[in-house]
Amino acid sequence: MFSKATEYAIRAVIFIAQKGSEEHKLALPEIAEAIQSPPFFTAKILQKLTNGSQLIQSVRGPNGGFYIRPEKLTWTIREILNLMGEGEMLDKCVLGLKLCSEINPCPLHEVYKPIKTQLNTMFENKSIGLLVKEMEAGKFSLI
Amino acid sequence: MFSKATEYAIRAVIFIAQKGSEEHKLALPEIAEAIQSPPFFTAKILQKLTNGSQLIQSVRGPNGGFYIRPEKLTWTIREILNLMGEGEMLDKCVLGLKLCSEINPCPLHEVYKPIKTQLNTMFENKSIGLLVKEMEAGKFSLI
DNA sequence: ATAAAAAAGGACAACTTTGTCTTTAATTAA
DNA sequence: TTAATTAAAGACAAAGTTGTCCTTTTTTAT
Repeated sequence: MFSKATEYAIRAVIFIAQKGSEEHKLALPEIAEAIQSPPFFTAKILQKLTNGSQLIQSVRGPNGGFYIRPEKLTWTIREILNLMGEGEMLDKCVLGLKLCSEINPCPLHEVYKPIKTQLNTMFENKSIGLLVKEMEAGKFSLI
Repeated sequence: MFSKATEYAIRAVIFIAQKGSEEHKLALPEIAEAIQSPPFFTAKILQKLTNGSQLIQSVRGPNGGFYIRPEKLTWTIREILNLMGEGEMLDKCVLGLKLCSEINPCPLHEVYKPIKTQLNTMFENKSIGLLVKEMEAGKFSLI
């Protein structure tokens, strides 16, 4: 459904939100180990999430690393998808038709419509903070 | 959601099923024109659908082209996805976890489960024949 | 038989994705 | 102030995707 990069991004964000803080930043090797992703590749991905939007904070030097500001916990998976450039997947036609719409539907439009709505709802309702809460309540895995 | 190749594959199959027959085979340029796909690339894709499974029939020479045997009209989109090597997307974890399951769920497992079921149902229920019928009843587009 | 028409098959190129490595810059602790 | 630590940035490479073109093979029509 998503690219490897986006999968790693989501998993990394959840892990950083759960285990990191400004007082206890997480270094790259720890993150990559925790979500089972290639470290250098993960570094590139995290840069995408720090640079413009600052969804994630990063600090260089000893005791540096990554963490997420509390106010960013209201952001949702949808925002991560947008930052990774895969947000449009949730608006697109299943068959890739440029003009697919109510008035010019592809053969799958009607069946797919409610499913697409649910996908959108899922990604827009799952905030990072909520996911962290759920992680702490139940036992979910990131590997 | 799917690769370009798979999108073209689904659209081509629907078009061939609707407009072609053993008596009236469809040539590559006509197919590519109808579904707005790159002709040579489409040729490669159709080979995948003729070679092993013979979901599509192909005949060379004058008046040659592509058509679908009536008994193949019971095949579903799921079969096309399988032939294109994207069938596993419908079984996989949204976050790409290898071991995600009921006993080792990713943080999105519970929400995604019913959606995944609906995706599977959609692709397994939409047979090529049914899609052709629907195309003829309503006005759906492939471009 | 021969020529034309069509798909099959292979080679190739541009681009993207995934992944690795090295160097640079920033920060902290001593 | 210096050395160590950490992310940032850039170069690079392998693999996959998308797309094009050329040659070969098969089939049909004349």
